[in-house]
Amino acid sequence: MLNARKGRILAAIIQEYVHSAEPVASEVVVRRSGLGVSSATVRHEMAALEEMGFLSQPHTSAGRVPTDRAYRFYVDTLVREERLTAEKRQRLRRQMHSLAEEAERLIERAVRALAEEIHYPSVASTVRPQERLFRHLHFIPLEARRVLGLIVTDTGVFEGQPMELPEPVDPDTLDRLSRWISARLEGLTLGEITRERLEALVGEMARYQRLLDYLHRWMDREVRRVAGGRIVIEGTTHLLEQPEFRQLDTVSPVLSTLDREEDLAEILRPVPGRTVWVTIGSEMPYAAMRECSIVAATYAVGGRTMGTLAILGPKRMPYQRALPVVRFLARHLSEALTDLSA
Amino acid sequence: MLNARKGRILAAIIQEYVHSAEPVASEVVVRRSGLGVSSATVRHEMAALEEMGFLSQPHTSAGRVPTDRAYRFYVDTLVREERLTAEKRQRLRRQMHSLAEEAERLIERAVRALAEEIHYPSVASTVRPQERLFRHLHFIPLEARRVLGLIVTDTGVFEGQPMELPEPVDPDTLDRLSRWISARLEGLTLGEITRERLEALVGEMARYQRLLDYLHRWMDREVRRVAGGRIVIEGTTHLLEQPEFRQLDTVSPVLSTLDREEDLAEILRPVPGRTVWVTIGSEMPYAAMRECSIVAATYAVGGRTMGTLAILGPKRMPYQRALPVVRFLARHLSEALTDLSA
DNA sequence: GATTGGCACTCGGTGCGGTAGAGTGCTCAT
DNA sequence: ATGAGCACTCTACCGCACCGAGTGCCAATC
Repeated sequence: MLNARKGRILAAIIQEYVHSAEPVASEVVVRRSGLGVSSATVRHEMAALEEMGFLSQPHTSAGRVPTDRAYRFYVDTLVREERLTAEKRQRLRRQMHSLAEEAERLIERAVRALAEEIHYPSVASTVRPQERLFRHLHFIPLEARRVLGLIVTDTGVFEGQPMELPEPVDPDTLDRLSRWISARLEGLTLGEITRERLEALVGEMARYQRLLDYLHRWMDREVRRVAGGRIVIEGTTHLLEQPEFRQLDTVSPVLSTLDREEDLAEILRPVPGRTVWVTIGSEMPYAAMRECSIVAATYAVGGRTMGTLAILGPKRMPYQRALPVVRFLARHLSEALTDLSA
Repeated sequence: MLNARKGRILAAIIQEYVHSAEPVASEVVVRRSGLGVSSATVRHEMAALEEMGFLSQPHTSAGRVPTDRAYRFYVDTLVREERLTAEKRQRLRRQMHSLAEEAERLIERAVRALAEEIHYPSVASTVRPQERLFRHLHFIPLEARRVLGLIVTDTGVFEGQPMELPEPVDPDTLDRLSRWISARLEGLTLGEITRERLEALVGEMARYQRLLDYLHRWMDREVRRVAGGRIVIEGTTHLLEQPEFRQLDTVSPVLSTLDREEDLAEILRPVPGRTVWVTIGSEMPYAAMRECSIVAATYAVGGRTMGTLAILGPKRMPYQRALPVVRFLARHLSEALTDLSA
């Protein structure tokens, strides 16, 4: 598609632009690319690249800026991902584990580590409740007639709202009841625990109707609440450090999108068949994000995809740095979560 | 301190400035205040008010802008809080309760309702872990040798990290153990459950050393983790709608502060002896916030202050609207939380 | 003595032309 | 095909004049 020299020139322009955020001049390419040719020659090539849709000029007599297509091409075929040094791996790992912690907090840690490493906003969508695996149900007596429900899943605990019972139920009965229910639901995903299935249980145990009703309503609510699961986000303000986001008209829509969890969940939706991917500018589902790119990776527990970890930045992202870090942290997160749930 | 006319003029200037965000001219005051005097007279008064430190001019021949001192005076003596209409109360109440929910979520709701009502960023600091009351401890068997710890407090549940036991412990023993411990710790705040107290328990029950160690480390961690408790924040981007935050140099430090939980916790720290208060510009503990004000209120459960609910905006805030809404939501939140924990 | 109309003065915002500099495209020689 | 040279284009920047908003002050009036 592109001969070797055009490729090198394009890569040089992208790399230069990534760190200068200014249109790149032919002269600069000569200096940076190390091709032994003059700027005039580079200008020829650049004109050709523009013709092909890889570069554009903000105005005649300005340098060139890469198009979305150029980034796409760069990411797909030109990038040479930096190798993470052993020390860096070590540091990232330490940052994630500075305390041994349960699922939610591990994810928060991963996001924070990512944001601090690359200095862009970082996000993770956590497990969608529907996909979590039911492990146990517990009814915890608070007082004689007040009970708190807890659902333990493979990746954490759902806590219900305390419930007021019409009459006292003794702790042992509660205990037997929760074991009984747990045995029948274990191994299902929360999404599979439907109204029908719960109603079937009620049939078998009409006596404890009240408790089952409670469980019922509570699960309906939890499971449906946020279609995309929870969102963790860190380092939003790094965006403001970037020159293209120095005018408010540009940042403002992006920040608003980051504020809206549903939209973020959509943006982070995994691309089927990939564990690491890049979404560039116009490929974003929202117009508000068309000045941005994300580098994203799914994380999984025991082979089941549980969510997405991603970094968000301007289209001129340091892809070759971001890719390996995101990949590493997502993989490491998967391992840590799998250990937890083992 | 100020005669009646000066007061009316000052109030008019503040109100006008709150919604125009532009220096206020004498002519405008005449039109707005309804005092039957000419602009020249008002100019005299304005000069006097400037002399007294209540007004300032961005430059000679510009209108006047209120100083921090003016806002302070306005808030302390001049504001007439708007009365909330019955419908508005009803709406706020509904927004908070659109689902019956447990503590954490009630707080989130309150913050969201506030942000949507006033259109400024809203925050709440939730309960500091130290101040929560220990209710019960539960050990939940996951598998034969894996146990999950839960601490039920007056306002929610703390979930530990699953623990690996050296040898299987049967559920009944776990159960007795947790009841035994619970009985000894009930009624203490988490902050009062010190290393010493736990070590005393270990002494009594050397056999289950391992479980107690776990509890021990876990509580140390939880209780110390975030000095200021959790922070909930909503609607940050409303800030960008305000003219004074249209230049990035002004917003950027504010947004960064909002990103840092510790700083926010500091800003929201209750003022002793007050349930509702206003912090204006230079009164803020951080220089980064000196273009902002907050209107804040504490919420409480059963008389114990549990956290702060607040709205954050430019110094020219619609205080007379914000005050009653914040007060109402905080009070209502207190009631809802008290109901929950009753 | 307080109030007011009138007026000169100040100062920021806007629009305009002129200039400097960066970077290109093109041409012609190699 | 490459490269040196040059004319051309466009932006960013500067200084300038002008306009209008709003004040401060003063002299006249109630």
